[in-house]
Amino acid sequence: MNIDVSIDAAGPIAPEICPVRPLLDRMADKWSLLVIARLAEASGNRLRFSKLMRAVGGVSQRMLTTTLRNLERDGLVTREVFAEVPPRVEYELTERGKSFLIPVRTLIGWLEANWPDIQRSRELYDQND
Amino acid sequence: MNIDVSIDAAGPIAPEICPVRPLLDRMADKWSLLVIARLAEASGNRLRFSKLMRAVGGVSQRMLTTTLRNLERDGLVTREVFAEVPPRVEYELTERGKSFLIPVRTLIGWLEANWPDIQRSRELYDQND
DNA sequence: CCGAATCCAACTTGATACTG
DNA sequence: CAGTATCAAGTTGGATTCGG
Repeated sequence: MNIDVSIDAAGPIAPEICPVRPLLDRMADKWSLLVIARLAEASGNRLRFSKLMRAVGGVSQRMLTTTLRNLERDGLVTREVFAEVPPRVEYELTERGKSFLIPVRTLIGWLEANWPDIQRSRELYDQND
Repeated sequence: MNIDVSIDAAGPIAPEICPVRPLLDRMADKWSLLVIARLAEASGNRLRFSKLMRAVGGVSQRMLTTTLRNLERDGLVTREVFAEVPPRVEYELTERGKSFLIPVRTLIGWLEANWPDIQRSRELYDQND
């Protein structure tokens, strides 16, 4: 997604909305949030690849790797490789990654409070037209 | 996205994460958040289609329509059609839609605080390997 | 065990043209 | 003005295979 909302000639963009897209791009993919959640639960906020994969459940190797690379790139997790046989790689939530959980939980709180109503709205909307 | 995280045989799913996906599916699309932001700014949290389209900027008729339908379905906006010539349709943020802005702003706050660091992390990551 | 590479299906979005 | 219809293009995610 490369929408440059900051140079919109048709009108000013809400400053507080504009920079949110990059974050959404990170959160919105299929696995990032689940991965962060799993790491947050783990002791030491740390899991090796295979454990993490089973903890997340349903994720392919490809997508887990991709997701972790992106999270690492953003400084939300660290990646540590151990020179062993068989190889072992551990991922750990950084402080930034942990602090990210706070706003996420706020959002989740809103969802939990509103999700039943939203579902009702959807049913109503779908059955009417 | 139809991942049923609640029946993961490999382990329990964090209850606070599980129901968040439907919300992400709404937030994560390209325009929903911008549309909500534009309506929140407008007087009476209300705009007609054409005004909204120019306010958002860069959105096609097709996507704006789709986005608004989805938001309406979730009870975040209302749609009012006026029997006039030329036709006029106005969209207004509901109370639910307005309350949604609160957690979103929390998230945005985190991003604003962390975005510079994240960008630095990315640059570092990209230039190394 | 971890993950890179390849191929492919599905979904999302955009451009364009047309209508009440 | 406010859509709808159709088609093209880009992006994402899953399956599979292979390598260190």
